[in-house]
Amino acid sequence: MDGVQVKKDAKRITRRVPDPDCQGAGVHDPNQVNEMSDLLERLRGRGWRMTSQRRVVAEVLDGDHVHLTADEVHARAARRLPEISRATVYNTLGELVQLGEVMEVATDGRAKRYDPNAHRPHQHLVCSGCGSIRDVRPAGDPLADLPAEERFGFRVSAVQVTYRGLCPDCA
Amino acid sequence: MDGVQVKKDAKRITRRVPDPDCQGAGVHDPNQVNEMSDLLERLRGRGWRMTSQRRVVAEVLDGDHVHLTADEVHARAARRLPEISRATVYNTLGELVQLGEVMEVATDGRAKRYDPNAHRPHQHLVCSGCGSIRDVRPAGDPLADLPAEERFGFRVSAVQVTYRGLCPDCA
DNA sequence: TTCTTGACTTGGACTCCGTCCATCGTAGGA
DNA sequence: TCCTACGATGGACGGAGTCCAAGTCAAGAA
Repeated sequence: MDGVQVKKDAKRITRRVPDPDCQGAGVHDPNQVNEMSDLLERLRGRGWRMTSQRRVVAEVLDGDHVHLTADEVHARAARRLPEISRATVYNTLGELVQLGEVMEVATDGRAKRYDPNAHRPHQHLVCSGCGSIRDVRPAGDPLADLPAEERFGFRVSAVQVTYRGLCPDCA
Repeated sequence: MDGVQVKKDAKRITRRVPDPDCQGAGVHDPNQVNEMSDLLERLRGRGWRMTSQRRVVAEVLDGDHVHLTADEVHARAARRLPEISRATVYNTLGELVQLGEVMEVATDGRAKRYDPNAHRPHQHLVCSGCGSIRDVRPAGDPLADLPAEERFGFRVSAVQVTYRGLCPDCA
């Protein structure tokens, strides 16, 4: 039973370690730093208790055109905060989605992806080959394209458009 | 080890039993019967070996505005062919999708849904409350809404539009 | 009608994704 | 500094889907 105690002792490492390949998360870009602190400020303003885990998850997600799965977020977060748990990542992602700071993207693959670009309306372009995702902004308003007689009494509030094709690398 | 033999003996029941509540699958509608035999003919024409399992899966899916999960397809198929396995249902659905006879619909829920209305281009309207799905036909062509400069070199071949809202019952 | 054979079916093991829960730790206010 | 409610943890759990070896059968040939 001593093993259990050892495990418990090892459990609460909340000191952050430097991320070995922290690229693309955007924290080195001065604009991104501002956006990042904006996000953290907004979260704090909404009564979020600012723990190291939540900060790391928010930082991992922050950046342009990043569409990570929950597992990828967990892996990246764990580079900086090795003891962070999967459950915490799922909880935090769920909260960020509820707060409207992050969008859930259901592509055809099995895992949902999380898109931090939630404040600008946009749609997605998915490569059928490699699964990569780009944010795109189609002309026109797809919601307006649905005439009343095609709504069947539904109160329609949102529309999600996913374009599919092959990216330049896969084509 | 006798149990194993008994199980094996019971395994190959391929005689169909009447479906206790076979409504909505459309086989009682004369037009549907025609569509159904059309579908079976097409499949046979494509070299499909016509097994009772495949026939039952195709029949279950056939019908207007039916959007079942794989498990629901399995449950309905099992009413007529009690020994049909989950793996066979998944295989058959996958083949029907590959042949273009059925569309996969990824809603927000975890399970994919299967839409036999694959020959007429349409989009989907999903109720955020109960998860029900309707086929709809928006005006305009959403593919044409994506300008070249927003395609990032992708060879775009398809677009999937999902409208979300509350159905009359949930609103 | 019988035989042959390769495509199909089966059940169970397995993986992946996500949720739940009891327990423990700690951020932030008093 | 102390308290405590909120948050983190890991492990169990469940749903969805895939894989595989072994057994079965549809359909063509004789």
